[in-house]
Amino acid sequence: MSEESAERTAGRDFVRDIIQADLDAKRCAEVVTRFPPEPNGYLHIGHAKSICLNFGVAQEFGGRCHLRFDDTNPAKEEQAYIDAIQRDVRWLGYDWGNHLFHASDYFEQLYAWAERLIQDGKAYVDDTPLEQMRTMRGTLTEPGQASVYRDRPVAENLDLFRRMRAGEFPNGARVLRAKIDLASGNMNLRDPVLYRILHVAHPRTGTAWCLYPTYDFAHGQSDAIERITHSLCTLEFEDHRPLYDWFLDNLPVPARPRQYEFARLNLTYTVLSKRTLTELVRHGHVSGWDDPRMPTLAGLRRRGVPPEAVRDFVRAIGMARANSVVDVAMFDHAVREHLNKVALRRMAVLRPLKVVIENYPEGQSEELECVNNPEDASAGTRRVPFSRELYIEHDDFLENPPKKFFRLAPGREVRLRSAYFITCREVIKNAAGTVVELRCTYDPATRGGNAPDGRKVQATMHWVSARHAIAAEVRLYHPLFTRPDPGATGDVLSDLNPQSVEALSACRLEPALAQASVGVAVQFERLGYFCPDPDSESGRAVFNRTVGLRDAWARVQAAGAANR
RNA sequence: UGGGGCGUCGCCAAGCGGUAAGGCACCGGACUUUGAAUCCGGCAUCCGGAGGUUCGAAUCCUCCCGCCCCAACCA
Repeated sequence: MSEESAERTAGRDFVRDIIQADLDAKRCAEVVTRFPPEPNGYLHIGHAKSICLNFGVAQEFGGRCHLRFDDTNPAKEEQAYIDAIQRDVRWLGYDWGNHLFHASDYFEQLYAWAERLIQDGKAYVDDTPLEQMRTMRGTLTEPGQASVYRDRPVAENLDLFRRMRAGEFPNGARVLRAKIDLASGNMNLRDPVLYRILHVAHPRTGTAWCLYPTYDFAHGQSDAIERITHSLCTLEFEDHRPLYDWFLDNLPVPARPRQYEFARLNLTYTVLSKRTLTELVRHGHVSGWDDPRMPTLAGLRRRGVPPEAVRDFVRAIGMARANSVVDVAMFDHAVREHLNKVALRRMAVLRPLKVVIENYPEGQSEELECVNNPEDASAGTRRVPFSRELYIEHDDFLENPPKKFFRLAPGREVRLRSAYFITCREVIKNAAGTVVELRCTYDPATRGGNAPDGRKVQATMHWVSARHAIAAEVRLYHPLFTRPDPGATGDVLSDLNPQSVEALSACRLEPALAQASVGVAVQFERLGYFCPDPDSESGRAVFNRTVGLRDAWARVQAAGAANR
């Protein structure tokens, strides 16, 4: 493939192809999309796919994207969610300008259109009880039955509908239905409900209404009012498209939007059902919507995932119509790829093992220059204190090292990153036989990490000066679920991972980490990316692991264990 | 058994009649003051299956198989 054609297909998908064709054929003069969340929960990584699509496409084609709250069911919606959603969309990097709308902005117009349908004989008030209406709708293979109210005179329908609005009837007493086709193979066309009575206050319209339009009756017309050209939604709404079109065909709407569907995102080891996520929060299985283990944008943000990585990920998974489950490793890859380029390097010891440098003068210390980011020279350097007593990672020492272990062991010499070569001279254990301290010697000639005589070491390890280190708790996160397909064989909650968070409380960090900003990930060299959590207090830092570094040694060990 | 969709490498995903892109994962190897990053190499004679049309098919036709969605006064 030529470079030019590779360029042309890059970032292309069926949605963009459709839009390009519409533009070329002059079916529309500009591109207007919308992201239409229902404010009944927090946005998650699956929504990010839709947000990036809608806002991304608008940007690419020089159009605009509206943020519209689909707030037609006040029983489930809250102002707190409206606020959180706006915060999260902005965090992801998108701006709706002054195009912030709500389906509730159109309640009066929608109501007028409903009366219009009644007047045209295309809608009727039905008094059939909920249960009965359900059975009368028929089944997938049998047609529905007509309600006895289906042929109510227009005047009676109008009168009843107006009295419904006036609040004369209790919840559920009556609904307004479209008169379409009770025998349709598409259940959505079997006289769908347009309005239901709900004596519930609405976050925006308060008590102005006691009947509310359904999603179907609100969505397409809202699109038309806003002159949306391409209404992009997920596959499960495909069956609703004929109804979407029916309303636009039967109402004097100002524009003719078109709906297109794409496959929603699924991720291994992850649940993206709002119902389940809400349950996790309500029942305290996580600390909140922004728990770093949650796939919500708020959770990812708290974990230290940068918005660029989320956007990169969405670009990488593509846009298609086939149901699929993306390997969460792809997401981790996008996070590492971005953080590798921008994150500052720091040293932190998670499981400290004390090291005393016997030939380093007591009471002395010095500062060593360390590179902040080898991938970015402009990030500069910093000075890190070194002294007689240090901490190294407990995992970096083995008294009886196996063949492929390159790190510290009795008698072995390794490099302390940006500092000196040290050699392990003695191992000190406690009564239980646990290694609690190493006595080492250093070679003063290797300052900075290079031996003048050219001798090599097999490992370079991170370290921290005991006297200068700051104490911290570091939280390591593991998948919230134990199965790649949570809930596949029963209750989702039974697949919850009881060890999804591992808090290490005795961690020691290099002093520069005191300046780290909440939510901004830095790399703890050789370990992964971490960022300060809002739980941090002065004197007690708390860091979250955003994602670990790839770990070839861990894989060698795993392979060894598997062969045994 | 009704209606609507979808099936290309372990996972995503290009491809639109001219002889299977790319990414992730995985496996080698180089390099390395992060066992990271980077770099090089490997990884679908085959596109759910079977027929057919054609000089030529993943792409067109037929039949079959499998998976997903729909029977809320949710979205």
